[in-house]
Amino acid sequence: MTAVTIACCAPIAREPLSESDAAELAIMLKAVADPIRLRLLSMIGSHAGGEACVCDLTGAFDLTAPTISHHLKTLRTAGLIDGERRGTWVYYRIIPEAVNRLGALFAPLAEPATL
Amino acid sequence: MTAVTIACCAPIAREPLSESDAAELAIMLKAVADPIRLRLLSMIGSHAGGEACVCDLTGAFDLTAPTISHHLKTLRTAGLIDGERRGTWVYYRIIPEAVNRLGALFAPLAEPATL
DNA sequence: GCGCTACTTAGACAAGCTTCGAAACAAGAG
DNA sequence: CTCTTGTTTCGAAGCTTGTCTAAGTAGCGC
Repeated sequence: MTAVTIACCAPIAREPLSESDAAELAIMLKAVADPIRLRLLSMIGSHAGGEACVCDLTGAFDLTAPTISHHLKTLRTAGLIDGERRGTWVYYRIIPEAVNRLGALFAPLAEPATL
Repeated sequence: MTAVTIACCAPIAREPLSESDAAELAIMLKAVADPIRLRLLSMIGSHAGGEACVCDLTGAFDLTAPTISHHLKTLRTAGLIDGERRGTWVYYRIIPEAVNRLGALFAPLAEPATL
């Protein structure tokens, strides 16, 4: 992603998305379009050191460990988080570029001083 | 939403999302987590005047009118777009606050000098 | 009124997603 | 090696979603 965000509007409101871009972005959006995964992402991102081990995550939900693992895999497959094993535990961290890309899609929509 | 975005990180990476916030945001995200709806949103937002009539939208897809209408309703129900009938045609426009909210969730993620 | 066009709603079906339990797998401690 | 902790994979039940056809509503022109 070397695209520079110019000024006016969110990319989504500047020109029509191509079919392939839309498909690619939808995959990422689908990954975060779930309350559990949204909270998982938030917990990982806000955890001390920017990373969290699965054991920290599992306790916050009324879900079984395999289910949490499945959601984490969904986020990982979408390229939003990355996992690393250190000893017994697996630590996950956010991939900022991916999250930024989603933000950039919608974010710089209007309402600077000039509007 | 009177929350002021402070500085450091995206909201999602600053503190864990509450269960209710996550549920609410997931509804909006689900609405955009679809290639068709993403393109519809983009086409509406980038159309001249900031609004597009359904007749402009339908032709761009290999889908029947009811299906397009269904997707538009999903976006409208999620609070992302608003529709208005003028004569024979129905015009849709983006609701900037809603789109901005999604952007603010992810956008200001780190990578300033101090991190 | 009548027909025509633009759009929405209703109902039905296939496909996919979420969740679970059980079992298999990996890494470290004794 | 065996035990424990933690993670992943597999298979199945239940629910949600995307799409269609058919029918309904709203405005325009004859």
